[in-house]
Amino acid sequence: MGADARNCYAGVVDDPVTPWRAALPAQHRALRAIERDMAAAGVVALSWYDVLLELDAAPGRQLRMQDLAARTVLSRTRVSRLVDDLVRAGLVTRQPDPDDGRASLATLTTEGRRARRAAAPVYLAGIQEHFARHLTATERAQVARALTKVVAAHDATG
Amino acid sequence: MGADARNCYAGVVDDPVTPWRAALPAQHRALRAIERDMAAAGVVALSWYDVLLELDAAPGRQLRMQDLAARTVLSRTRVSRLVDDLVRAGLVTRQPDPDDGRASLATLTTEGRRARRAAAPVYLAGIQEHFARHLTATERAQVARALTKVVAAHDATG
DNA sequence: CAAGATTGAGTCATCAATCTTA
DNA sequence: TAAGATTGATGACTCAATCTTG
Repeated sequence: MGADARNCYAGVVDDPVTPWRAALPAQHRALRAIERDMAAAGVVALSWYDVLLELDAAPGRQLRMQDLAARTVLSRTRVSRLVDDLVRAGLVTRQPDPDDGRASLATLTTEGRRARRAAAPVYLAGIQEHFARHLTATERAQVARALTKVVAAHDATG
Repeated sequence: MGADARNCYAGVVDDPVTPWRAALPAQHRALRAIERDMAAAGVVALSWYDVLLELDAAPGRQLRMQDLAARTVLSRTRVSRLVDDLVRAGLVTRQPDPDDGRASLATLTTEGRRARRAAAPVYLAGIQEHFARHLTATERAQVARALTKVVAAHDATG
């Protein structure tokens, strides 16, 4: 773990690059492993799960496309296409927003809830196995606190 | 920040899901912002930068495709295609490995080094602006330590 | 046969342009 | 005119299959 050209701050007391360059592979590898587990278990894909999860947590189990995008790591465009797929699979319905004719609402169906519940144990086990298990409770809390601040800062600036 | 259906562990003392679900948007948004900055500054894209960075840090400024993939968040397939592009741009050359006829080596060119150096300030400023700035020195060290452990665990298990 | 790398085909994700309504 | 959403075109990424060498 010696200093090398990959990081000109290596060994310096305060280093802005190392946490960033640790986060990249940590998240990427855990993500891929969780996705593999979910596919192997025959449950919905992670991107579907994220959408179903946010809808299940929303009031009336429905959200506008834009709000769905804001709550996930998906673009508005991607959400639009993902909801198409979910509607085709019967997990979600799409209705116009009665309060704003421009907006459209995605609503979770009973089958959508069932699909989310079926996937939940695989999802939680994947997070445990490929991410949380490798950290102490203190470290998990530290990571949660720090990265929540980063997200909050991005939300604030737009 | 109250408990809701999105996280059945919310409020519980030790929560494996919250740090994971904070890491996803934190990294995604910072990544996109850094990529935008690099594009706006007219320097190489982030994926190119990562490859150039690892080559510059390697002995002889060259690496086999597989080793390049292991040091980045890119698949072997993606590295193969990315190196094609870099060769076409004159930033890298590709030679067969003299020690193993199956392997091929990517080597950084002088122009490749120059491109990396030109991009470095934008890259570092982006990490600072969109990620590190929002954390204290202590938090940065905590994140680095924790996520490095996750990566090490993945390396160990294969 | 196993390992390293590349190619073909398909999916995922984004930008710019468009359509509709406020 | 601006906001919400969708569509078309394009590039990024991955899996499976293939080629080559150990």
